[in-house]
Amino acid sequence: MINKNSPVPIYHQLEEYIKHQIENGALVEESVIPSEREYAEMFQISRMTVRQAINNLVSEGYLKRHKGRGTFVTKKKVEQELQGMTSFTEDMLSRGMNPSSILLSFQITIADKKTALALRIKEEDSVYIIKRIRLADGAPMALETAYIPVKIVPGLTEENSNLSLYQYIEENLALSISEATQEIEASTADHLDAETLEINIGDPILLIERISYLQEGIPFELVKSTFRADRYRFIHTMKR
Amino acid sequence: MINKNSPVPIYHQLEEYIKHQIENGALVEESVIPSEREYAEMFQISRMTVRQAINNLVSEGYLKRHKGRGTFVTKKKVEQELQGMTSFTEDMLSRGMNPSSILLSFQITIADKKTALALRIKEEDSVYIIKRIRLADGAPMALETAYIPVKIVPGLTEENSNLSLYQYIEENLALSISEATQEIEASTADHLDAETLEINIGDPILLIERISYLQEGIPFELVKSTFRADRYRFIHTMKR
DNA sequence: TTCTACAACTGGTATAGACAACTATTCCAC
DNA sequence: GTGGAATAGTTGTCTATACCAGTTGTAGAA
Repeated sequence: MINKNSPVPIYHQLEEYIKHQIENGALVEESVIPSEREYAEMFQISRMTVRQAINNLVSEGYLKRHKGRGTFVTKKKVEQELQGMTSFTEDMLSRGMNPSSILLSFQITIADKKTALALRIKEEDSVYIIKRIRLADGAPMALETAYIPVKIVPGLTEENSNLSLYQYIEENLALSISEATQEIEASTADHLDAETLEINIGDPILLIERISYLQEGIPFELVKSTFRADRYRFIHTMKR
Repeated sequence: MINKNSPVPIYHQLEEYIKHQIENGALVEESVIPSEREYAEMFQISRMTVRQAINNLVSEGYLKRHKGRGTFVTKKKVEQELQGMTSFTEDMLSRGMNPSSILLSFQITIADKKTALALRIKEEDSVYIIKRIRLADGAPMALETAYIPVKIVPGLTEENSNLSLYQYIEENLALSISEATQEIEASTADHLDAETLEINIGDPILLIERISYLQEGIPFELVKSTFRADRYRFIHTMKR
């Protein structure tokens, strides 16, 4: 399980090992994991190295320490779902609704000035522009336009664009998403909004503009959405 | 500077010491701090202990490590302002606007069913109900109604309610605020909204409902706000 | 039977030292 | 000048050890 000659640090190998154990169910939620001294003995490594691995998992929220009692597997990942709520699909699922979407257009074009600025790319760089109607339980919920730099997410096609972009990025490109900013404003429906969302002109709508960033602070997606105000309210928790 | 006989752990003393150095300007933004070995020598402590202090400061965002180069002071603390953005005053200040408010009414009444539920109090418990017009640079920005349980924040009067409620709670009651949830939706102005916000009936407005919680998870404030959509957009950052 | 003291566990703090990996600079050979 | 090696500095990883401080179960005393 642990390879001391690997260039991958031992503490990191142990982190992955424990994570897998949690995901496999070998380590059960809310229950104690082996003590630091046991891990040290088990893999013939120093206790301090074990502590380094466990420290990282604690700060990632997988484990929780209790002096004198032991280290325990954290119970829920509800928090992490909140973070994942940046995607329409996950948002709807967490509300108990069934999400789907209709692809309106998929194109690759040169970024306009404003988009280039938001995505921190050059104006001559190309971007995917993906337009969709987002449905919840079969009823139109939002009109969405996504702008993604081709340079950062190559190989996106009309087919795979329908899957989870976030999953694609994390699994296929080995990048990970760290942060997103959102700007939310109210407006009223124009002719196009009214038609696609099946509401009347002048009805209230919620405009949400989201920019998502990779761990290095690089923007990889700009999404502009128009939500039906009668069906959608934005919910949000702030900590600290 | 470091007291080895103190019950306070050395690494924590060092953390505080370095934090103060940063706040005092003794350690300048973007520049290197003394190396781990220098700190160890300086205070006659082990390098691992220094590393523990620095690790904590790194994860708190004060410092940033660079292998082979040194450890550097992080440049901005803009993030921390985001957390304080739960109050209208701080929100406006952070946007570079000058906030003020007009008190419309201040009363103490029995909570209605819905409010009692949100604040997790009994229906017969009394609450302050404070209505205000919120102005930015002298122009109406929002209509706000706050509901606060008397039991939790006793001694609130028409006079001191105009000061920062958050500051009052943290300083006078020695409680601290840990979390807030917000629900945001779009609507259109009715007669009352139009009059107080100086807009037309049917104009888009942003409805924000916020519940703030103390560290123990006890709700202490419910605020319902109606914002002019032409002047206000809600901005928000999600991490991880 | 009930209580107390202790023993045996847990994680928390701290030390001293070793070597690896990375960065910047200096100096030398070409 | 350019390229490369040597060097000295940095953080990163890892070990082995020690003692402190909470928690829990239990053996023994009352």
